[in-house]
Amino acid sequence: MKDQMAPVMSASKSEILDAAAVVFMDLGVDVASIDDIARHLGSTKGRIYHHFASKGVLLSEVCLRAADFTYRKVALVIDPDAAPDKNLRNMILAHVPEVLRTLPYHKVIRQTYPGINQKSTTQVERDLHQRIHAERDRYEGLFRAELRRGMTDGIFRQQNETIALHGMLLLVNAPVIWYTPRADEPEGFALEIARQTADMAVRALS
Amino acid sequence: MKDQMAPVMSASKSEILDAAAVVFMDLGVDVASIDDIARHLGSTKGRIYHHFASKGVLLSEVCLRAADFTYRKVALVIDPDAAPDKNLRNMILAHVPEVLRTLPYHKVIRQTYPGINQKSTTQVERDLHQRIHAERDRYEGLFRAELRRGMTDGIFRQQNETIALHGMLLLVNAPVIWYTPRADEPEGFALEIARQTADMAVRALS
DNA sequence: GCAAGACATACTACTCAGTATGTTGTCAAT
DNA sequence: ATTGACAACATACTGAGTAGTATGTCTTGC
Repeated sequence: MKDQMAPVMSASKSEILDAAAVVFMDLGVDVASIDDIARHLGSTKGRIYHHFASKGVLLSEVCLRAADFTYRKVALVIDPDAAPDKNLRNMILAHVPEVLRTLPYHKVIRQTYPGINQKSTTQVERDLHQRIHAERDRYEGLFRAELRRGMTDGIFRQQNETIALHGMLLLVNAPVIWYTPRADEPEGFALEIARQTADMAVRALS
Repeated sequence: MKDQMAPVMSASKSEILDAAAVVFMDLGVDVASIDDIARHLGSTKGRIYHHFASKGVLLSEVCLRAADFTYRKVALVIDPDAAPDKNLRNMILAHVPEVLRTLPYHKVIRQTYPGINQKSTTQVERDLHQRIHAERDRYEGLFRAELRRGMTDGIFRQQNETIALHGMLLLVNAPVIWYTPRADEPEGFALEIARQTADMAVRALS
């Protein structure tokens, strides 16, 4: 992934992506304008267009960055020798806190999951959409693999894989919908969300 | 609900709502234009504006109709004397086929669940947004009530209600994301989706 | 014959993505 | 010390798309 992008992302580009994620989260990816994002940054859209060829490219880069956040965390905790339910639980315990930590990005992912809607696209954008799709398949593949192993081992019940996988993934990503960080939030609430979500996911499959 | 709306919706208005749901599903609620919907109908936007004061009103009416579809089906199957897990299962068995039958509407619901994004709104639109929110709370309340009864009765495990409820609801609505009707789809697939989803949901809570 | 509803057509004003041009600061070469 | 190139912005501009409105036409019902 890193070898496919510029070796080091500039601080300005990173700042723009963060601002874009927040504004896309607040206004919606289609309603938010480049000017809205520039205002959030306290700059003008000339700055944004210097780093990103189009709004569609900017949105795609936000999505790719979001995918990278969770992939990096989850891939690290998978142990091929561990039982599928244990792996799955650990994956979710890694996934959920990272999602909560980078919530704007994942709210953008949620909006664009069915696809990025544009009435016309450039080849660059189409290529980026394919990369996003590939990243998503790769990430979902981590969960699918554990689900399959679990069904083969008898740890998870035998059932339709598509229904089971997507049901479980939507459950796991539910906090993207309802969670909003609060100043008065109890200590360890993020961990409680992760634990309970992992617990529910494993039970749903068992 | 019905007493709050015109007693009988005209056939033309109903046709417009159906077309709007499909076009909103395909293009996204913000990318789709009133002209897009008119084209889908084989008419012009004059027709649409005759029945709906604005695009925002049209979108809101699509959402309200969607909410009505599932509420009507699910409210009918709730038995106050039944065990919470049985009720929940029956609710999901009623909910899922209706969602699949009216899929465009629910894809629109999914897009607008965090809120309908408009840079400016009329009072009529704000009032409609409040109705939508109230309808959603009322519907979710049906599920919340069974979850609470189940946790009180010990049928469902004691856990954070918000995490449990939203996780379960997202799992139940997962088919909105991945399901697409296919001509070669096996007989009874919709029922299989409903059964497996109900099963997973009850297990997730137990 | 007239009123009203249900459309179609023509028009307006605004927003927006993207582009062209200008400015400034930094850095390297001389 | 100077100069030129270039990156990183800001500003001004353009063209297209869009929501919504005004007006016209046709049909229907009384």
